[in-house]
Amino acid sequence: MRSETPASPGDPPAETPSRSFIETARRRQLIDAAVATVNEVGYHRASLAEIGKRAGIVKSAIGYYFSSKEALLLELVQEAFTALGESVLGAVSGHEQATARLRAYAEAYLAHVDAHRHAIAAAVEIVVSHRTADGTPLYLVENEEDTALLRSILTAGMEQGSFLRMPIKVATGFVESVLDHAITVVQRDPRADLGDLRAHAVPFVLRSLGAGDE
Amino acid sequence: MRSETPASPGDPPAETPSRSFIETARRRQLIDAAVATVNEVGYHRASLAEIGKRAGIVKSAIGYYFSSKEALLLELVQEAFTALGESVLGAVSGHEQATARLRAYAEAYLAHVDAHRHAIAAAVEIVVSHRTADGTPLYLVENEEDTALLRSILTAGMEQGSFLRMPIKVATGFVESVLDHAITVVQRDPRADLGDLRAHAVPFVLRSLGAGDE
DNA sequence: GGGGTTTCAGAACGCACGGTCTGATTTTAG
DNA sequence: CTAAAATCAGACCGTGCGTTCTGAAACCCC
Repeated sequence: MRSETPASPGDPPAETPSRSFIETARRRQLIDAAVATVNEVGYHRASLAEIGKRAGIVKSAIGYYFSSKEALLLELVQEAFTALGESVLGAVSGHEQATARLRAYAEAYLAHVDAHRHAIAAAVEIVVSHRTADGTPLYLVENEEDTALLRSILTAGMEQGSFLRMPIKVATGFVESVLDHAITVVQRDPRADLGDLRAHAVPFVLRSLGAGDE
Repeated sequence: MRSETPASPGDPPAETPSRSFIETARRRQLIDAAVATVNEVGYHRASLAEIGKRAGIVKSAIGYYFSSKEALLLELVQEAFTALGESVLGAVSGHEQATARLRAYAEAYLAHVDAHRHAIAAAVEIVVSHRTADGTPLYLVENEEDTALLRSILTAGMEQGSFLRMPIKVATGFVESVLDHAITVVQRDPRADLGDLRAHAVPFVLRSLGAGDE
């Protein structure tokens, strides 16, 4: 029984040819099933049995690939947010000017949410609902670092006069709130059209920061 | 054993003099205890036993005043949002011009969240986490009507040229997102200072809507 | 002060869930 | 082909919860 910790740096695939294959396939399958389950019945009804049903696996077999339900859900969350972060980072890195970087950030963020709405919605549902053993919610623990990029963009923009000066924490929170609204929309209706929202979000936040509209 | 459905239209108070008193006191006590419990341990750890402990009541006695746990939590939610709605409505009704009305709306909203942060945070936690028997979350069901006032302000402002034209749904969602950010802040830290946020929120949304800053 | 009602506390029940155990079946390797 | 390992499925167990049951105080009106 092996689980977790997919691979150490030097990992000869020779001695684990197909088992490693089936294991990664099962993990992928289970994470996808968990996404579907959480989106359909919500976090606190997403039991292992329900997740397994959608993956065509009995719940006891899940323990073979994930050490616990929490490990499965947390991997789902990490995967979804990592992908979002990479999308945004890639889009931003092509620009120098603060306004352009913010525009790229927002557009990439919304595009990613639009394209990966199921994974994002499930991850947010989990982050909001899940509690560790001592009762602390996830969205309270993880908050630094995630906003680092946005914070640096806004700080730079304020220093070079592109944006109005205001407390960085406030500005970051406001911009994030507007962008996160897209997530709320797809949570409410998984088939919602984000076209209008995506078209107006960037001008909206640029105006709010005191930058030129276009 | 009576619970729920406070009163039919013609309900002589003569035959329920002191029992009604103790009953309302207990209900108040239990709702307050539920707020504290949800804020301290989160929704899904807020058991009836835990709520009762904070109210000095055994869980079995709770059923005497609330027909179910769900009824208790839903009354908490309704009470908190009704109070918020009344605060905002009272503040807005004193103004005619759209910009002034929006400013009053936002300031009253944030002031109420600041002053009643515990009740608001608990209500939001419940709305986000609670699922009915068929699995539908609360924040999906209740969405009309709550935004009616804000929508009417924004619509009027756009028609009379105070705000830039954009889809009303998008504009409402954005403004709400910025205001709701205050709730997220107090959820993360119940003792957070909302001063900076309150000071910048109104100019922020007014700029974003294309209205003059001051 | 006694009968009925209201109020409450503790015990007990039923249920759902996560996790584990026990075999059976399949896959892999020599 | 066969033995060992991997994989899987159903049954089982412990826990925590909401709810209900049982009975005992407290209170009220006469």
